[in-house]
Amino acid sequence: MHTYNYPRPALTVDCIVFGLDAQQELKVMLIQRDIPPFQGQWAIPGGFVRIDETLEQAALRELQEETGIHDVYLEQLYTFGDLGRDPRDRTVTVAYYALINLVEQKIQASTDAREADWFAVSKIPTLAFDHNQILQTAIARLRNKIRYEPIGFELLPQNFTLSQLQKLYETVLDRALDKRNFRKKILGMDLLIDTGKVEHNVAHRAAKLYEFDETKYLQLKQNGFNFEI
Amino acid sequence: MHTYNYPRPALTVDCIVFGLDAQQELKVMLIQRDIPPFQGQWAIPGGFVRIDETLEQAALRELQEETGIHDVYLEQLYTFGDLGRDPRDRTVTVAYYALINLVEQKIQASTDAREADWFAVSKIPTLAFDHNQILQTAIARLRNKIRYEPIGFELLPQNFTLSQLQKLYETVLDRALDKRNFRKKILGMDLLIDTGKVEHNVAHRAAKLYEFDETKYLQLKQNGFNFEI
DNA sequence: CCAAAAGTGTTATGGTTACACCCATGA
DNA sequence: TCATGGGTGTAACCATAACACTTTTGG
Repeated sequence: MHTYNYPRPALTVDCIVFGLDAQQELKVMLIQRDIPPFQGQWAIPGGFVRIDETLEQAALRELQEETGIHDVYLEQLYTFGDLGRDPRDRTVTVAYYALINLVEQKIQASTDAREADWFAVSKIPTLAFDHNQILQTAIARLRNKIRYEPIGFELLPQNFTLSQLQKLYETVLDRALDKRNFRKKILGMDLLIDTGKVEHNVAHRAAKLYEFDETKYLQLKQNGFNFEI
Repeated sequence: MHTYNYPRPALTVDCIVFGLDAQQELKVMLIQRDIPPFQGQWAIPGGFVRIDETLEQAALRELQEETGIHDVYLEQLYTFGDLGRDPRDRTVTVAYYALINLVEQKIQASTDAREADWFAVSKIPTLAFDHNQILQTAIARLRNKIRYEPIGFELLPQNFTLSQLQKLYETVLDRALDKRNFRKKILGMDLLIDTGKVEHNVAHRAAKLYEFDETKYLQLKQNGFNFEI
């Protein structure tokens, strides 16, 4: 075992990108493959890990190259290594997921001569490789994690209303939440900064705009505080 | 990108094995390296992934070869791929963790001419590679997961007393639990089968022996039940 | 003035916490 | 008979859940 001359599996990263559109619908970015295998089918963006970059660097690079996305929340999801998942070769992929807000990030929907588009998570087509399985794993993780880590804010613009936040939770958790209880709970954590600003040009009472206080959250977390919806 | 002739990182699996000893102390199995690098230092068991086996198969095979352990609870932990983690070569490792019960599993403490031994999680030496980091990640995962999934039972023999179970939770969570409240909660879930048997040869009132009802748990789980301590 | 969403408190309920004594067994 | 851990119930407290009307704004 001192030397290692056995054939090595290929190693890739794939990155599920979640975003919220203007209607507060949860979407995933997919790209259309322009080469075999699975030519013409939709797939999660990703690519091979280079010998001189970490896994996270590889995921960020692929994201930048294929979609123009940068500065995102990124977290490792799971590593998929079943034998038949890539018909060309034995390929192991380390999957990540990213959360972005579609309002502030300008997405180059189509870079690199590839077609890229956003799909509602409820309307995902059949994807290349085992990407449907990877996506389902990512959705399950997001649903679970958003309940006890304040990652939902990554999907919203820096300033947001309480209704936007509640709608986001309702979308991801797929159930209705009581407005008064939701506000009581989230404001009770004392982690939202009232910016003093309000919405504009809405045909109803203008909502206050809040900002998530990440610094305070990190402090509280160290003292054993648990964020939980 | 159709062909892929770039150099590939080496791919390994490492497997943290947790066990409870007779004194209900949480231990980890480590092996002593007999070859460089890190010769003589302790390390987590693991090895290279073969081209024709899945990641999980590789983890189970290494476990069997290096420690004789089989039939265990095994779960993927995280994939570590930093650049300097293996001085020989660029190596990415998919880490798993296993839970076994030391009473029923006969461990070949030393197979394959290697030294293997159990270490209390509070007394881990400096390990080879980035294995201290991997182990800390595993401990954090175990601590977290044991609270909302009934994985603790994997560390106990099939028949166990409520005190054993409570001690296990106290060990892993590193805090004292109230005896009456613990029993109320765990028995209230109605997931423990009273075997009708009791301890023997103890110098105090003999405790009842229980068994975890996994079938029932899986049913309840499908209906939205959440195990939680 | 109408439509639409923002904003706001109280009560009932259920789960969690705190707490102390008697019981069975082997030595 | 003593030492050791097994086994048991109740009351206070706190968090969650249910629920409806007034306010503000643009059209």
